[in-house]
Amino acid sequence: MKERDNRLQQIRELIETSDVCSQNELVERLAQKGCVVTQATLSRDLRRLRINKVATENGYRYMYAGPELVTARDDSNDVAHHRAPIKSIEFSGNFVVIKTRNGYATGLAYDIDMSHSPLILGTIAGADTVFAIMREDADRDDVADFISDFK
Amino acid sequence: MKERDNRLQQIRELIETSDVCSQNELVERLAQKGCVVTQATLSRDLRRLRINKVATENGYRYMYAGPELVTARDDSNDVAHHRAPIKSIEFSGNFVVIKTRNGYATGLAYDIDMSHSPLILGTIAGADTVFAIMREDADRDDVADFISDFK
DNA sequence: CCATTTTGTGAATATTTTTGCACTACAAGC
DNA sequence: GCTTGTAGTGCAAAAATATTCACAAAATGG
Repeated sequence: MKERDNRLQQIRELIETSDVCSQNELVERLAQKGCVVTQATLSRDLRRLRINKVATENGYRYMYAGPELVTARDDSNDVAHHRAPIKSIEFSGNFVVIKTRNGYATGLAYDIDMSHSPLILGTIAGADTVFAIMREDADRDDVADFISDFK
Repeated sequence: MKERDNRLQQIRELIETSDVCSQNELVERLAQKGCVVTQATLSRDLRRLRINKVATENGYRYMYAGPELVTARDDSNDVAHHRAPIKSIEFSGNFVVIKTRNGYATGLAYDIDMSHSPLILGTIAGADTVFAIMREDADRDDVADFISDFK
């Protein structure tokens, strides 16, 4: 439905550009922008968008916060032992599928991203798997070597 | 105080090892472990620990989630107004790899999904990267233009 | 088309979370 | 020893949020 899509977009913008502290507040702001909606619907919208109320220094605030972000944080917790996180590297089409020890995928994906290698266009990580997309002209052996370096 | 430090530790463990959906539930679990506390105090403890209730696939769950996760790296800190979330758009095979500012990938992916464009079959998002699969007969320039519109 | 299912919504309500207030325990300074 | 100040807490109430129910609009499938 056009109506709701528009509303969700408005919500995203409001969340990004200002500190919203409660759903009622958001209801009012949306109304000012022409989106009339009840708090009940807003609750559902926010759930859809994975926008949650989170604690900050001084109060509460609505922002994106979801499982995938938390995984990233958990990683940084226990980097105690230096066991290699990479378990396997396999290819399929222009995809690289990297299996890691549980919890390390997000961290590895981040490291790969930060290397800005010309071989890799981007990554997405779960708890123990990284999907990386290779550049079309990249060589698999080169990529495998490159990724293996992240011990 | 010794008492509270111990309790906070118990809370962390419970949060990490099991799905806790409400503060009352947590009160009960803590009681089982010997920590007797009211829900009110728990609310304060969770705030202190930056543990929030976040939306997941099927329901809600308590977990670490906070500003530091989203603003962890580079820029998203001092965003004042309307900076475009999209950083780059690249192609490989039938994939589009879209890099965004940290935290915005999920929202963008959602917006792309909701547009129901005939050009895009589906998306998957991490924290700062969206993978979108193009229809086999879609033109790259068309797709690039289409995605660029999501400012 | 029509019947059926799915989806989006508001109103009211249930549930959950936060907070104001009062009280206690403990600490520091006199 | 007193006073004063500061945390930590429970209780109760307020505030905020999620969900149930009912219904309408839209999609789906004959």
